[in-house]
Amino acid sequence: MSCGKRLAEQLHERGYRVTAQRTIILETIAHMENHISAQQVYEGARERLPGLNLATVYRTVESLKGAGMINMLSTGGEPMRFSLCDPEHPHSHLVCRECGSIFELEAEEIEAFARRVEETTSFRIDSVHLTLEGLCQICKQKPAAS
Amino acid sequence: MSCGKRLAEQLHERGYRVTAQRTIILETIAHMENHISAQQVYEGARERLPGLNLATVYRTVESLKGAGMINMLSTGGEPMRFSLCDPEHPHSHLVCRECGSIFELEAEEIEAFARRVEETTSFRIDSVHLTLEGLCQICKQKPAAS
DNA sequence: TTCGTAGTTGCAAAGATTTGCATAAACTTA
DNA sequence: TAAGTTTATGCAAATCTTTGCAACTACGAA
Repeated sequence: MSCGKRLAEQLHERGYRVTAQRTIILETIAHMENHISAQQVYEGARERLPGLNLATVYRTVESLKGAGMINMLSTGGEPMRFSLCDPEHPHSHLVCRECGSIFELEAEEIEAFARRVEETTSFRIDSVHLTLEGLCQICKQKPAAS
Repeated sequence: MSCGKRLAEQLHERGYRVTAQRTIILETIAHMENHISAQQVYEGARERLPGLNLATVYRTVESLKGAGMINMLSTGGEPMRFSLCDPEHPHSHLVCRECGSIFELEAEEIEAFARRVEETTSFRIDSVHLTLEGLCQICKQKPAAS
């Protein structure tokens, strides 16, 4: 089955309507190596769906996040960026505030943490948004910039 | 020593310049019970400093975050909100996506997690931004809305 | 296959946040 | 305390994101 079709099926299973816009936006995000901004999604997806509107991109990524199909990443100051969730390989982000590089972090321990929080608070946790900021191995060896 | 003076001193110790804007913005955030939006900070602080500009509020909270003096909280869709860091009592947030209520979460375990990440990745972690979303005890008992 | 309902989209406008630049203020040093 | 350097501020404009509303479309039921 094609990548787009499988994604559309997942969307449907989770109770979301499958539209051309959603399918194409999802494929656009899926085919990107790195995290991609709303503007980039818009430009990429519009090549295949010229009438697409930027507001639709924003509403769609919000839905896709609700469906647990994409990750959102916000690094200080810069616009939000998105990437496809890989259910086999959940992760959180490690952002270097000096050089901006992004590392991914396995989330098993965060999952375990979330389950523990559920027990102590009676919350039902749906999504864990974790971003760690700091200095990467290279930048932390340089003298402080300021 | 007054609250504002103590905060200004902390700011100075961390290498940031102490200006009237920063002091008043910091006090405005400190005197709020709950998390407060940029607009609210602006309105509150402007009563004491009429010439204050909204852009300054945004730049200031960015600096204050860099200084580790405030927490930022983003709940899906809504504008960013801020609160004073309490070093005796670090915390992360638990947001109910149904009723919007916010709970605070002790962060000892997150701290421990961050230290472990430092060991495995050679990163130096400065800030941990964690927001957990889900359903609170009350909302999870209601039937699904959609 | 057709119909009805509820969820989606496009558009335009509003709201939130960031940025460039000239001016002003804070802090260091003498 | 005055001068010089560096950083912060205000303003206006740009950018990013959300929202209201009318038209449209997906999809379950008939």
